[in-house]
Parts: sequence; structure tokens; C-alpha cells
Amino acid sequence: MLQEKLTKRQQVIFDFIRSRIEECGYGPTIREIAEEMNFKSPNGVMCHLTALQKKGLINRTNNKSRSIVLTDQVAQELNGFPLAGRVAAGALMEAIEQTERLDVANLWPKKGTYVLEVEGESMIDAQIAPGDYVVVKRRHTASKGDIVVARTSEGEATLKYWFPEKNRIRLQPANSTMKPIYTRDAKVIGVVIGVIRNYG
Amino acid sequence: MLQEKLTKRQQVIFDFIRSRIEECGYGPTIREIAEEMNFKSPNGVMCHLTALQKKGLINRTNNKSRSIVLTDQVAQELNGFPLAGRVAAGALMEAIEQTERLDVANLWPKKGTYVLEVEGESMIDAQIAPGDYVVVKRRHTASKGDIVVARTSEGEATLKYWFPEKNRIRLQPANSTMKPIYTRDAKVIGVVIGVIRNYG
DNA sequence: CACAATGGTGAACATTTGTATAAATTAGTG
DNA sequence: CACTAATTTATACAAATGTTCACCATTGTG
Repeated sequence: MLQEKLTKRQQVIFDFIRSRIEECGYGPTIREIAEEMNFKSPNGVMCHLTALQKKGLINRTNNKSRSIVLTDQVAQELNGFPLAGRVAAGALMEAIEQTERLDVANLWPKKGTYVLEVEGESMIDAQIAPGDYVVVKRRHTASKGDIVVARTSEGEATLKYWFPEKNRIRLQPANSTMKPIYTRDAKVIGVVIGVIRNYG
Repeated sequence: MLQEKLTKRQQVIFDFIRSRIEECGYGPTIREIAEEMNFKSPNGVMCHLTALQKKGLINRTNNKSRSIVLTDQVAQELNGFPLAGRVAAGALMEAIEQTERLDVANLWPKKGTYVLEVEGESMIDAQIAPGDYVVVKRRHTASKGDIVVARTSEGEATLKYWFPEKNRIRLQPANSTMKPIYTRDAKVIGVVIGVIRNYG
């Protein structure tokens, strides 16, 4: 995971490429890079690009305009967060620079997935609080013990544990002050696969 | 938020552009689109592009190669999840198609932010469970009541509520079975600004 | 010092690419 | 049918773009 160190010049050029991709949505041409760097010839850029490619920061396709892309490793840094370790672990700050990353954008599959804002405290003992967003995978079946979004016969959607019993379904809240709902015709709308909480 | 409906041809072309941007990291040229569609002239594509632009799905810059970008509205669909409403709300599924989106990738600022995997149950009553990831903003100060990552005099990093008192700091766990830690020289490493949980 | 690595200049060339104009085709609609 | 909009062909041109070759300057190193 250690990448060869960049020279100052290479770093400047790489930063420019990355910022362009972020800001414009597409990368620069070789001459645009040259212009930015006040080069008077596109060939200077070519050398740096081959260097950046050899060091594993970018890829590009021959003869294609604007074909510079950041390698997966680098691109992920745009989305993810450095995963610094566990809270209980010792030397924290030292570790942050060089570790894995948690790619928030790709943690969950996008297809058939949506989020719901949680209302009420029915799942509080499952560490799901009001205002949290539950990430829900659209499904019509669930396994025993899953946290599901279910629609009861009254047409209400609700967030509960899913416990099928002999002749009925037990929709179990995670809250000692609330009682389970028993029903025969509750339908699973989706299964909770994640939780997102944003303080402030 | 309603976008003008696309013709079939426009939809096919738009899908191709989007998939290319997703898969390659950069968009196609006009001629590459023409080739894909088996057009024998680039001008056919030009017409469709101006249509797509007029309908607000893409933007592009004149005279620049591969300058097609998805509009913010469309691009966000690549990152976010549809925000379908609140769990308690009624007609859920009907609402999913046409609602806002929660852009997970940009929920929190990226600069100076990292995540930590939570170990232990010291914050369980704050709905933070073992295995959760806390999103931490690197800071050296905190406000009363913040959930912070603090380093105690022993050099251990720990996750607690931050309560400054007269001559000391109270590091308060959110767990009725655990006692607060009192200290004079605890240092804030960061403040918790979010939580991410991934089931399974 | 000789040498290699880095960081350029300059000019020339072949494609690729965006653009423009004119016209043909198809499909739907009043 | 006459008409319009959408779709595509055809051709041509100007500009942008990637590539290559030859060569120069600087810097650090054995």
C-alpha cells in the first residue's frame, strides 16, 4: 500500500489533475496541464504522466483525450474516510495517515436501497434512535430476528424485529416499555441493512 | 424537480453516457457515442446532446472534448439513496420514486474527518454499539455534552461524553453500569459527528 | 569529474474531435 | 394529405489533442 514518493513537481501536477476531475467532472488534456504549469511544450507533461502512472497514481489510455483517471486506490480517498482503528487502541493519531479507508458511498448496494428517517423510540434498545436514518433493502421476505420495515393490516409502516411464530407474526419492538404486535398479515417492505446518524 | 420526459433514443444515449462516466471515469466523445449507436455521422449525436442539455440531464462545454458531465441532480443519484420519508408515515412505496435523496458521500466534511470502529459498550445508552463506526472530526476542543474521542493521561483513547467541571473533566460513559472518569489532563482528539452501522 | 535522474524546450506530425450546413427519412398528428 | 418533430445521413472544415524526436539545463551521486 506504500506508494513511491512523488517529487514536488509530480505532486503539484497530480493535485491539479485531481482537483480538475473533482471540480469539472472530467480530467484535463495534456496541453491544459502544460498551460497550468506554464510549460511551453506538452512533452514535459508526458514525462510526468508516465511517472505518475508508473508510481500507480493514475491510469490513462493511449491516444484518447482526457483519459487520465485516478487509480481505484486514489479515487477512493475522495469518497471514504481514513479508518483509524478502534477507539480503545493506543497510538491513534499516528495511525491515521496510512491506514485503510471506509468507503461510505459504497458500503451498501445502491440497487433497491433507500433510507427512512426514524420516528419514535420503538427500536431504541437496538441502538436506533429518533432522527437516525435506517438504510433499507427492498425485500418481501425476512429472516427471523431481522429488523424490518413492515406494513401492518392497518396500512401503517413500522420498524420492528421480525419473528415468525406458529400461526402469526410477532413484530417485536426493541423497547422494554412497548409490547409486541401480533398479526397474521403483516408484509415485509424491506430489511434494515444499516444505520446512519448525523449529529448537529 | 420533474424533468421533461426523454424519448427512447435520448434515454439510450443518456444511459450510455452515464455508464461510460461510471465505468471509465471519463465521458465519451461525440464520435464514440455515434459509433455505439451505429450512427454514421456525429451530427446525429449533437442533436441529442442539445436535447439532453435542454432537458437538464447533462451539461457540456463548447469546443472541449469529453466535456459532457451529468448535472448535479443526476450525479447525486449515483451516490445518494432515495429518502423515502419517515417510518411512521403511510403510503411509503409510492413516495420512493420521486423524493429527495440522502447523499451519504457528502453528509460529513471530508477534511480532518476519520472513522473509528467502536469497541465495548461504554456508549450503548447513546445508541452507539460495538462494531459501529463513529465519524470523528479532528478537534482539540469540545463543548459540554459532546461525544468525544479523548486521550487520558495513561495514553488511552476512549469514547465518552465530555463534561468540564470546576477543577476537572468528567468523562461520562453512556452506560449505567459504568462510572465516569475524572481527570485533569484529558485531551480531546476529536468530536463525534456521526455514526455508521452496517448489519451483516 | 562522469553519470544518471529529473525537468524541461521546440518543432513537426497524424489523429481525434467538435462544429457547421444541407438534406433525407421516419413517425405521429390534425 | 400536409405538417411538424424527431432522427439520421453526408460532407467538409477548423481546432484541439496525443505523440514523437532531438536537444538542453539542473541537480545530486558515486
